[in-house]
Amino acid sequence: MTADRTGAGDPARTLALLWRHEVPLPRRRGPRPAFSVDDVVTRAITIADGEGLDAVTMRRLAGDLGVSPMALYGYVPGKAELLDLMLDDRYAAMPRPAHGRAGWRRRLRTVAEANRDLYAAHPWAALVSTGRPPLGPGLMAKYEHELAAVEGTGLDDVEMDAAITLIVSFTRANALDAAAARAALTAGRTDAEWWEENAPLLDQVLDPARYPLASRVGTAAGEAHGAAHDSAHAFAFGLERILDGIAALIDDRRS
Amino acid sequence: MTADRTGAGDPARTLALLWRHEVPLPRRRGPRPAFSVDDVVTRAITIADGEGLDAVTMRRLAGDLGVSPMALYGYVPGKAELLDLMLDDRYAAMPRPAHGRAGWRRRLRTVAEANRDLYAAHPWAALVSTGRPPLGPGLMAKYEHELAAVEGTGLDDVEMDAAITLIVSFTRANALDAAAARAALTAGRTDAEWWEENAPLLDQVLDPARYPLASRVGTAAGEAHGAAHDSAHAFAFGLERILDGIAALIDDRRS
DNA sequence: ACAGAACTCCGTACACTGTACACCGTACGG
DNA sequence: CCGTACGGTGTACAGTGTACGGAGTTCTGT
Repeated sequence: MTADRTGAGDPARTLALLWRHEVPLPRRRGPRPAFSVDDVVTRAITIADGEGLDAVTMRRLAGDLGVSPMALYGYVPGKAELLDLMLDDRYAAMPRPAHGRAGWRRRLRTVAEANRDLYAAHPWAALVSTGRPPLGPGLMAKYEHELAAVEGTGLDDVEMDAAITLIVSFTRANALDAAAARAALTAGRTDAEWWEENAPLLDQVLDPARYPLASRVGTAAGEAHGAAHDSAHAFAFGLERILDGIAALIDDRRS
Repeated sequence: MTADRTGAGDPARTLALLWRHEVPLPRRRGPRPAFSVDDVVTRAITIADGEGLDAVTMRRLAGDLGVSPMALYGYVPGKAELLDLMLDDRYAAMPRPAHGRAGWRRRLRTVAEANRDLYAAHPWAALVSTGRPPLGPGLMAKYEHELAAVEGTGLDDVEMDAAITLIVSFTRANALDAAAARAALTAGRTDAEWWEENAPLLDQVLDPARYPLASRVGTAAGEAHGAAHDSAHAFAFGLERILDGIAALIDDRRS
């Protein structure tokens, strides 16, 4: 479910669509459209927020808008482009508080948490593929704001980009894991039920003599988190390590 | 395209399937099966390796095996389980060289590179969803071997698990980015063509006065890598930062 | 004012997907 | 030797994204 390909139609059309607020399309002939591209996008987001990305189908979306499925193709070149528009819309809506006098570490933590919150509010956002990301106003504003967090740290431009990419990519990966785990829970039994149900075979097969470390560490981690995987803990742990790693780089550049 | 849900059928059946080599199924009546579960799995892997995960459909796989689509359901409960089996098979085949006397940093780097190589050889592996991962012999052996890389560093069990999870999750995220970027390239024009084609609108809209940092850093990074995103560089950079971050933690535990 | 072009929207249809169901023939256990 | 469990098949269904042709509406050029 990770995703969908983008770039079906004319890429210029997609770009124009992304920047539709800054560069409005010229007046057109024919009947007035029943609604706007924004209506389509926000409706799709509402569906995705409430029922997951799988619920966003062209038929369903058209139905919600009171229109036939094919009518959507007058607003949007295809589904992939719609997903890009949805994502850029949410990027645009992210908070971008002034960094003020906070140090780079606090700034970067804030950036990571803003991304985490985005995925918490819109889990589908982590699932939208971003090879050749949607170069819209939302992404630009987000990138600009995030770069400001490491401006003036002594990192060069390439390192600044790499650092931000690392933080953002880590956060998305964490959100993907969390979404997958949640989906597995919803679909099947609860975590505890699952382990109990499969205990007979697992006991037979997960021989502690054969997998000593995995047994010891796995049970320790499971007991500490109350579940096999705790993505909130993984986020906190990973972010702290990454920040420490960036700190080492910054110290190196300054010495 | 990230993924597919798992756990359609009886979870015990899936587990038994994963461990089919250690706990063989009892002899059965009726006609001899035309092939084995392994045949199905390796055939599916061949298709995925050569033509991508999308090419792995039940009909296509059945065709390659010379059998009707529904026949597969005698070997495997459903497609989601098939994907789990494919993934665990590749996990099982990963190299697990003895860590020897190498320090933890070299060990962890080796672990990360082994994961990177897995995804390089089988890009589809990054796309298979792993919420509630396939608890098969491949994953267990992989986890056991990877934990050994941080054994004896002074980290406690929970930290060991978190450190390995961070490395593995980072590497998978990097592979996902790389796969998405590659798909975008294959599907559309090349990167340079794309930028040229969209230059008119981009020039109009990517105002350096409005996005000063993004413009400066973005072009610097683009020129340094020869492309908008270079996942090999992102891997090297991210891994180094994460290792430095783990080093800080280990130093802290030892003092 | 009017012809034609440009546009929105609809119904139908196609090629796919995973898989449920009923059925047929085979080969083993009693 | 027979009943039965099992492997494999064909058909069918509910979905998906979207291509195509047509009908109706509104603006533009004359």
